[in-house]
Amino acid sequence: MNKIGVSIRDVARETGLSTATISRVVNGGSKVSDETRQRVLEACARLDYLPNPAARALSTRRSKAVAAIIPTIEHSVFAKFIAAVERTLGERGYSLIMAIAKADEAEELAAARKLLGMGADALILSGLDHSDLLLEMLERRAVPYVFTSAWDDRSARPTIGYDNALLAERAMQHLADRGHRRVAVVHGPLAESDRTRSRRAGAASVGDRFEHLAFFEAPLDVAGGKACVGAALEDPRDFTAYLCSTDVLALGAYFACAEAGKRIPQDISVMGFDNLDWSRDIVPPLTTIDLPAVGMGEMVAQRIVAYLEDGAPLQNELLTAGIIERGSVADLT
Amino acid sequence: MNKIGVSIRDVARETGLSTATISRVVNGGSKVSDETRQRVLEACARLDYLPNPAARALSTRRSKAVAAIIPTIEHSVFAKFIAAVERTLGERGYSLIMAIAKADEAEELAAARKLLGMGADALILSGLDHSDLLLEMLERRAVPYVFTSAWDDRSARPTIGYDNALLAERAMQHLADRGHRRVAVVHGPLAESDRTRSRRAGAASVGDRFEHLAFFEAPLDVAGGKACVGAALEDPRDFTAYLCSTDVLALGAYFACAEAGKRIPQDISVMGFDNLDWSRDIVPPLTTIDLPAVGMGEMVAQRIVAYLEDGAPLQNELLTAGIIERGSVADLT
DNA sequence: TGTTGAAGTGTAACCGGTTACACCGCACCT
DNA sequence: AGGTGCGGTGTAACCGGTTACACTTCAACA
Repeated sequence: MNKIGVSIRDVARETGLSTATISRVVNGGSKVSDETRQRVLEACARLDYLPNPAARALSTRRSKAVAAIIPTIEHSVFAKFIAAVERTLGERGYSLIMAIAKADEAEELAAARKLLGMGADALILSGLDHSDLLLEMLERRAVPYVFTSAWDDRSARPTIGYDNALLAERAMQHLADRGHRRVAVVHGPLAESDRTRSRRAGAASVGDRFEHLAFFEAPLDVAGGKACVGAALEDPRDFTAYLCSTDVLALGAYFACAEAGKRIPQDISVMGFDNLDWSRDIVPPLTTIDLPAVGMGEMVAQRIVAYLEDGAPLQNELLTAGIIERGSVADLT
Repeated sequence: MNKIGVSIRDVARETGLSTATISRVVNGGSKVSDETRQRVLEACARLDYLPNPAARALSTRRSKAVAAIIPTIEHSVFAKFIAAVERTLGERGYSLIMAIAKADEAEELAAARKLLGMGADALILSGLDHSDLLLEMLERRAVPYVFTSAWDDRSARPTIGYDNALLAERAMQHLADRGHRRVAVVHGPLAESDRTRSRRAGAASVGDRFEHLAFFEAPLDVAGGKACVGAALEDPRDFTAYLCSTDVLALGAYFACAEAGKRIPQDISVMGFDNLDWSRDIVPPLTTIDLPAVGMGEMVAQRIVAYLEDGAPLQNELLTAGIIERGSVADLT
């Protein structure tokens, strides 16, 4: 890797010191006289010495790399999350190794093996549902890990995220409070994500406040949301509001309404989930749930580093999220 | 890293063979009898042996990790690109280490040092403009690298991308051909990106076909595009079309038009650049340029692996992109 | 003066793979 | 019988750091 081949022994030779001393200086170690330290640092700079990470990892049994497996980075919530993780790790001298694995458990397991095989010190996983083989492997190898983007108070495994069910329930209450009695919930593929299932369950839990409560499953992209809502607009139940489990689906809903000539919120109310950048710029501005993607990324990275460096135990952390009221939900009361 | 401490010597002991033989089996090496191979593979599975990557990297001087420095992953072109890189590398047994660095050259240099200090075998950079210190360091260490998302036939450095200037020029010709004579170009911060500068230059090169050709610089997000176009709609030059150097800006333009009560394309034409997912779903569908983000990611990864494995030289590669005509540009002729 | 201890430095084993080279047995040839 | 070649395997050096431990010096103190 260090193609120019400047090794610690070269620095030692250059300064007339031993490799032990160079190592101590480079690692900010103790017990080196200021004068020696100066001499070493100068030599390092002169030779452009960069310690060989493999050698270091081999003897310390630490790679200073953290791995994350996420379902996609093409939705900006995930992108924001992963960007925050990367930045926070970077500030602390760690790197991020990333793998993208769809919800398929086998694929996730393979990704985890690959990342561990790259030397990752810890693993960040999305959601709560993972193959037993994976979890068992992590325990056996004593690899620290956290689940993210979700929350479960019964979980014995370290989880940092938000309560999807509760938030979906709150969103439904928000609609009910404003007089909506016929509501459709549009969500992504249930089979692919425990977070989607939580959101749906949370929404269903307050079903008794509604005359009609329908659930529609759509591909998790703008086209999916558009097609789904476009069809639902014809539904005889005549929904007054659409709760989209993702802002991306809500964007599709806007487009469906535009094509059908329905005005938001006068004719149809739409509510999102994520608070993506454009949600306050769209016309009308989207009422949505402000998921703490960035804060979650920072916290995940920070906690993992704290564990790795100081052994601070990884614990469950519940992040809160609020409804951002904007103009896309009509008050029918 | 391998916390359970199953090393190659354990497998050797278990099978009664030497570490050399184990290594040969694990690396699909030659010269091992089928019977021995079976025995070793079984033992590996039984012990759940995972080779220590640091040790392997130390002796082979290869980490099988490729690093990428990108300005953001929060725009889906980059996200798509990086996802394609990750997938393609993964298929070939390589991992992706990622750093996000804004256009700041110092930040990019620091990121590169960090990634190389993590043992990256190669480096993927965005755009053509990079600090001399960085390039010098790469040459000195003989680190293979490629520039992406741009193209320059005069460049002696391996570049895989598309010709931003030419594409912008084509877009302008497209507008001119449809009778637009008063056009505004909305682009991101010039200081931050050579690609933005290329696009602007390309658009400017056909300025003589227009009565008015104005350039506006906006923050590279939906809010930026919306504010910028919102203001430009008041401009006395009365532009008939807006060329946005990014679909994200075009989305902002749509919202600005919606607020101002201007219809697209009847009152105002809008053209984008990227072909993001939603651009065919938006109402009206967006005429844009189909940037080959995924193809570029695949090619970059593939070429880098080919270089690393077989020494196939990294060369310039020009990718083509076409205009996708949809409904957002009026024909005034 | 001898003892103690702290500061500063060096020696060398070790981390866990890879691989050049040596070696063995055996079939095949002359 | 002796030589040649090859398939299959083992030995051990090596990759480039880290760090326990040993050692030297010198100041402080009894």
